[in-house]
Amino acid sequence: MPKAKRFKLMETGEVRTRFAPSPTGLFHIGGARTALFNYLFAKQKQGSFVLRIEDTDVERSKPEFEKDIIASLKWLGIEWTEGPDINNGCGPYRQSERVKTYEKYLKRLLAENKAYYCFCSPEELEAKRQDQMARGQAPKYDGKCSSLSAAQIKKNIEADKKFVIRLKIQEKKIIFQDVIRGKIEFDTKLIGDFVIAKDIRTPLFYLAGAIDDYEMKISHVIRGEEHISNTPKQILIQEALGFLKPVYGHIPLILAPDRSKLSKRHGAVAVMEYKKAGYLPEALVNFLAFLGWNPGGEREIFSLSSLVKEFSLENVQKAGAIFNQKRLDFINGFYIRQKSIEKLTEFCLPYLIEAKFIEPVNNKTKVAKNYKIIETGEKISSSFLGKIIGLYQTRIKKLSEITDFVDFFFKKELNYPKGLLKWQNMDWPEIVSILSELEKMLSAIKKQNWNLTNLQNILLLGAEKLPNRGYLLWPLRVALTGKESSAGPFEVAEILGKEKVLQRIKEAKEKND
RNA sequence: GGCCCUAUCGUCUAGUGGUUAGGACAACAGGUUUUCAAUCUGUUAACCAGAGUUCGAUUCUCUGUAGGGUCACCA
Repeated sequence: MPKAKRFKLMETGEVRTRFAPSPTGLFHIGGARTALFNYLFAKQKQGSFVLRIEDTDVERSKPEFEKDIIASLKWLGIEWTEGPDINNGCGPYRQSERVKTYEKYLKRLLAENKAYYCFCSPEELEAKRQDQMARGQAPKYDGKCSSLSAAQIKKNIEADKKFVIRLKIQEKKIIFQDVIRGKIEFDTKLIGDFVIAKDIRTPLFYLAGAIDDYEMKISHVIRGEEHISNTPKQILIQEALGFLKPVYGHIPLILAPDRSKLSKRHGAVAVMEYKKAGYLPEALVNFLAFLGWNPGGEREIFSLSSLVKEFSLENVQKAGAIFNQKRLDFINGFYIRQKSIEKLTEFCLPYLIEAKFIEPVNNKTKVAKNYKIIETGEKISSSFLGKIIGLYQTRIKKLSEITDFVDFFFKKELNYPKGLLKWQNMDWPEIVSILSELEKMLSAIKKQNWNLTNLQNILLLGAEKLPNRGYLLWPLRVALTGKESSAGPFEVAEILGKEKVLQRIKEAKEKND
C-alpha cells in the first residue's frame, strides 16, 4: 500500500504510549523492540511512556521476571516516565495491584447485562471446540449460559459451581485504522462471547488491558502483530464500557531464519543473554530499531537519541523481519571499535576474571586498578590490560570473544602443535635456526630499548635476508602466541616483555610432538 | 480448517506509472598484510505468479500462490 494512503496520525492531545509485558519469562528481544518503538515514539512527541506490568496470571507471573524486564530495559537505556517505580497519577502500574479497578468495571458490565456468568466446564467447551473445528467452522462459544435466569445463577454460585465471566457481544463489523497497516476489519460473529474474567477479582488480559489503557489515558497502543486479532475483542470491551479508543499500531514480528516467530527454540532470545555474550546496548538498540523500520536514507548507525529524532511509525514495515545475527555482530563490532581503550577494558575485565586469567588485587572499589595473573602470580595494572585488549579491538565482534584471543598473555606455558611454527615449506632445522637467529637479535636489545619501534626495525631488518618476511615473522608470532592467527608479533612482543619473549622462543625450539 | 496480516537481492531494506531498481549485512575476488581482523576496491545477487487498467506496470486493481499470526478459564 502506498504510504500516502496510510492512515494519518492523529496529533491531538498528549501522546502516551505504554509497554505492557507480563513477567512470565525472561525478557526477550521481541519485547525489547516493542518497548523501544513505544519509547521512541513517545519521546519524540514529548509524550509519556508508561511501563505496566501485566501480572494477572498469578500462576505464571514471577517477581524475578519483573526484575529481569526492568534490568533489561535499563541496560538498553529505554526509560519510562511512569511505571511500578514511578507513580505519576495513573498507578499502580502493576495489574495485580489494580484488582479493585477491574472489579468496579466488571460489576458494571454484569449489572448492565453486558457480561454474564458462564458455568460450562472446560471439558464441555473443549469438546464443542473440537467439533466446530472438525466441521471447518470458527470455534466460538455458543452462548449457552447467556440466557440463565438470575435465580439459576444465584443457585449455581451458592452451590459453589465454578464459573467464568463472558462478554455478551453483538454481531457486527469491527473496523479500526491501524497506523501501520491501514484499515483492518473483523466480523464479530466469528468471535463469540469470550471470557473476560475468571471471577470478579481476576480479569483476563483483554479486560485488564482495555481498562488500563483507558485509565492510563494511553493514546497509542503500539504492540506486536500477534495482537491484531485481539484488537477487536478489546474494542468490544471499550464499546461496552464507553471508553475512548486509542490509536493502534501493530508492528511486524521478529522472525527466526525459518520465518516462524522467533522463540527460545531458535537460540538466545533473552536480552540479558545478549548482555552476557558481550553485546553493547547501543548496538542492540541500533540493530533492533532497524528490524522493521528505517528512516529512508542510507545512514544505518544511529544512537538512541538520534533514533528519537528520526523515528516515525509511518516508516514501520508491515512484513516480519528475520533476526540476522551476522548483522548484529557487524553492528556490535562497529560500536566496539568506537570505544575508548579505557571503556573497552572496563567492559572486557569481567570476562577475563570469569575466565580465571586474572583477579583483582585490592578489590575494594567497583573497578579495581590492579590485578594479578592467576597462573603466574604477576601483578599488572588495568592500563597494562588495556594494551592487551587494545590489540584486539578491531578483532572482536562481541566482548566475550576477548578471552579466546588474549589467553596466551596469561598462561605460563603455551600448548600448540609443533607443526604450527612452520611457514610455507620450511623444515624443522630451518625453523630452529630461525628461532635461534631471533633469540640472538632479541637478546641484543637492551631492556630499556624494548619498544614497538625498535622491535619492528630490528626484526624487519633481520627479515630482509629471507625470501619473505613470513620466514621470520610467522615462527616468531606462533612462538609467542601459540596461535594460527593473532595480533602482530611486534605488538605482542612489546607487551609480553623481553624475558617472556625469549622464554617462549626457547620453548618453541624445544618442542617435540 | 475459519479469520486476519504479509510479499523488492540469501538477509535487513530504499525507491518509482517510464530508473543502468539504490544502500547495508553476508558471500566471493582483489589491494594492503607474517597470520587473523580492521581498512580500501570490485563482483555475484531481487521486484512471487497470472489476468486486468494503461502507450507503458515492479509500482494501481483483481485472482491465485506462498509465508506468517491467531482461534485459551496465557499475555
